[in-house]
Amino acid sequence: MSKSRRTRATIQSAALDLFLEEGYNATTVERISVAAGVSHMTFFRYFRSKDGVLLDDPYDPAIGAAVEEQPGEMVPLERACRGILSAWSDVAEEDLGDVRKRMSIAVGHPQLRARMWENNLATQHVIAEALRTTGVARLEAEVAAGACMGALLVALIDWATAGEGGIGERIQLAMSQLIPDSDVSGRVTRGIAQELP
Amino acid sequence: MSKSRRTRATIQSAALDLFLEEGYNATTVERISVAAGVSHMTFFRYFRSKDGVLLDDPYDPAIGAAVEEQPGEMVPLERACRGILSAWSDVAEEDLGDVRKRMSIAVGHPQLRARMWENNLATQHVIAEALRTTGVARLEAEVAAGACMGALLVALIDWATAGEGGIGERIQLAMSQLIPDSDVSGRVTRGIAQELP
DNA sequence: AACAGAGTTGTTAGTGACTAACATATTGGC
DNA sequence: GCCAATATGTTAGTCACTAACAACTCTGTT
Repeated sequence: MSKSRRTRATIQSAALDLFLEEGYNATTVERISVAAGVSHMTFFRYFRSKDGVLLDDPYDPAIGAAVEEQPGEMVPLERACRGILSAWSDVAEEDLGDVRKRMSIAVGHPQLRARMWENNLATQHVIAEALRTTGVARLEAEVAAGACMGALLVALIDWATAGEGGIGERIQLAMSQLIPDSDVSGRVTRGIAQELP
Repeated sequence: MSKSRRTRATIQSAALDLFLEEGYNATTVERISVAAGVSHMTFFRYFRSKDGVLLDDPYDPAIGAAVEEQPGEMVPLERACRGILSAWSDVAEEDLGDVRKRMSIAVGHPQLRARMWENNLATQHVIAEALRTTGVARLEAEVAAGACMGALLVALIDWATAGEGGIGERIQLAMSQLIPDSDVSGRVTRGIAQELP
């Protein structure tokens, strides 16, 4: 039970190293497998695909819960935005090194960016479901969720690309554009952001 | 010069037929090529990839122009939304049969959905560039564009999935959620939509 | 009609992602 | 130490996609 976790971690870390050293395309699955001391079959038993080793995240239900916690009087778009803000404010900025490293590899490759979005689709649906608990129609909920995720992805990609700045401020900037009349500050990444346009 | 266009069309239509008859995954490039009377090399000379034959659209600068036409006093998000609305109101509902057919194939396959989004990235950047002409910062512009495209994609996918209803109403519904205080009706798909929530 | 050169297509042989089937280790509980 | 589950390897294959080069087919010119 625990060996499998170890193997998985070994493969993933070997993959990350190789991607950074030699580039994503130049790194074959075979090479990763050898570096990790396994066969390519083992690789595919742990990861659905080559890009999966870089981008597949374990599903996290936190965002859905965070959206549901937002007051129901808010318009769906605002609920979704504030939910996202609240969820991201709970992750410590230090734990994000790995996420950032992986995203910075992905942004340079269109296929990987696309794959990133595919992953976020799941999150989008979770958000939409959370919105529907207050009686919002399906399409409306999906639209609100889709807009938020579109904006969020831009913020995340910008953060991964640029060498400087925190993620909290970017998300705050993004979300505040979708609910411009509201005061959004003070809720995210404790201590970082105060005032925004 | 014109033979190549004919060949291209032949391949694409053969591909569409086969995708519909036997499914996307079950249809090999080899099979498409044979059906079109060419070799697989010719296929790849006309289309970058198997999914390209389904999803690669010729670049259309109309949306960028439509966004730039929107009054500069509007907040970026509203400019983008109205630009999108205006651009889509110019395409006749009858010309959309093919788009819909292709999208309805794509929605069933995660990889193809992702590829669709990849295509839309180009549009997103065009919109962002258009927004920047009034002095909006890069990140702000990208966020606004990203949010709109996120919402738009949901509308398009819903339209392609559902058997009924027009595309105009859906886009209007989507965009009006991003600029809820404004009157958005009467601008899109002449004659279809009047009042919306 | 014959020709030249540009544009288009085919052949072949290869790489790399990914899968199925089956054989073999390895592990953890008894 | 033994047994059943779990983890891994081998092999052989399919399919998307590419490089290199050969062959073909138009078009206009003489």
